[in-house]
Amino acid sequence: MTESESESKFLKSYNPKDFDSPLCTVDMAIIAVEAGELKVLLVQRSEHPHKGCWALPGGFADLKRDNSIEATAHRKLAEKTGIKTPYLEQVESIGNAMRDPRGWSITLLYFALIDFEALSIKEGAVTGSEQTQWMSIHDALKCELAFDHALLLRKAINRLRNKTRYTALPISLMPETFTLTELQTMFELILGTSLQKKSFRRRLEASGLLIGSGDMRSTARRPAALFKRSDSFKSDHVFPGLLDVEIESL
Amino acid sequence: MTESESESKFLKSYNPKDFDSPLCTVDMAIIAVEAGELKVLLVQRSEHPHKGCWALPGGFADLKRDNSIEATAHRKLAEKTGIKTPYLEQVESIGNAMRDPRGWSITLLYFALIDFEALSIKEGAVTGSEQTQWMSIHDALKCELAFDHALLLRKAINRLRNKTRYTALPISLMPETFTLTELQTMFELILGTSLQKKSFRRRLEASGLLIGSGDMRSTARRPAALFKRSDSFKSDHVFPGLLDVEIESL
DNA sequence: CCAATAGTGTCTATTAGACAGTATTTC
DNA sequence: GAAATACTGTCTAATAGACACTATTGG
Repeated sequence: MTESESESKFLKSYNPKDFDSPLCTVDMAIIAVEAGELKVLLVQRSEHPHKGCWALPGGFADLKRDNSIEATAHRKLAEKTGIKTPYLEQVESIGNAMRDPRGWSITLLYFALIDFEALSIKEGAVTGSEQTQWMSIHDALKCELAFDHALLLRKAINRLRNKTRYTALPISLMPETFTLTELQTMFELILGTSLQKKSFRRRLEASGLLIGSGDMRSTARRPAALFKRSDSFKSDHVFPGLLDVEIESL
Repeated sequence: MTESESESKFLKSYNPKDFDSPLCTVDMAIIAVEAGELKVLLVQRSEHPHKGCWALPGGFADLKRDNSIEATAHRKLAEKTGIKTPYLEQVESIGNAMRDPRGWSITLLYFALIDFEALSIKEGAVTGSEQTQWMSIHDALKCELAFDHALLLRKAINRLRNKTRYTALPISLMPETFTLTELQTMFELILGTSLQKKSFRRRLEASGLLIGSGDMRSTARRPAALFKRSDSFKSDHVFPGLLDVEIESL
């Protein structure tokens, strides 16, 4: 018997269910800004365990439909928000015997940043019999989420905050066009501090990530130039230096 | 029936094996420096699939013995190297339908940095009937590792290189005491470039991570001061600025 | 003209790069 | 003293912080 015959014979008799395997899920911290607050999308669990509790959206990978875990994450996101091209990043995987009463369980945590205005499914939507809600990060961390989802949410927010110090990531939370002041306000909201206007504008100018749209936002006072993402835009662009900001770790 | 009775009834009738679940493994890129080269610990697979191929050490979590995936990673590391307190960091999780011929599979990738001299199990050890080997990173990336392990190794090395630009991580690869020149050589080995001696010493001095051991290394020429980790040492200390170095992404 | 917001000029502080210069050892 | 390696002095370059200043709008 050749090696390859031996291998295919082995594979034929192999049944993954013969082994103890952890439960394996994908969970998502889907983040947007609405009404001047950082919010996260929560789902009310319609099944045990933790029935009735608010939780991060997520669930088991559908091995028949999803070719990869990113595909699972994209599918979940599209189901909940209708958005197909978000900023999506894997944060971390947490696995242990205690986090789920059904037994040893692993979750792959992703976070997604979306422009709230681009949502096709908004407030209070009911998807597949599950109630969903946008809750402020602050409230969500206090409100006893299901499983260890408070921990997961903290990990996602910490990642967002850290990356906001040296990347252009928050631009993913902005609409098509926006003013520099609006963008700075978004950075400040995430970091929880105020930033120097000059420094902020300098680094964006130097990055070449944005380009003037030609239009102005006319308000009660002096109008501000509107910008949009340039051709070379990448949301994980790394600026040359760090923003010098304390981050309170959640 | 109360909610909690309802939940415990649900849990009693719940069987994880009723659901399709991916195979779930932990894989480790265990890295050390020997003979002036970055090396990775490889294991020759004694079973199908990819029998006979070199692979990153790893395997299924033992749900009975391991309380968490970090525990699994630590256990695997101790089994292969005898080392209990390495630098250990989760890199990423990769999951898809193609990476393992047995079916949909997820791996949680860790990387560990160890001081080669501290190894209790060295060259050519046979652990549990498996042959192991320290191979240079360069060779390992060329030699057709099992599964997608070449990809995993690239991800681990890229992470190590990136972090070497702004953290003190390579110190985890050093013995108890060492000279600054030896440490700089370690950084240069990882980054694949030479560094400015003055800049290098300045940032270490300012960090307070190291403290003179009092001894000197006596060589053929002027002796060099020996340093050791100070009380405030943390291997993931972040320096204030980046080393200005191109990194060729593997 | 005033209030308010948009946007700029410019000085300082910090930190890395460059590289030449000094120090200490063995032979 | 020569060779080699350890270590330092110091100038430049890049980039963020601070903050006052000018510009442009509506009323």
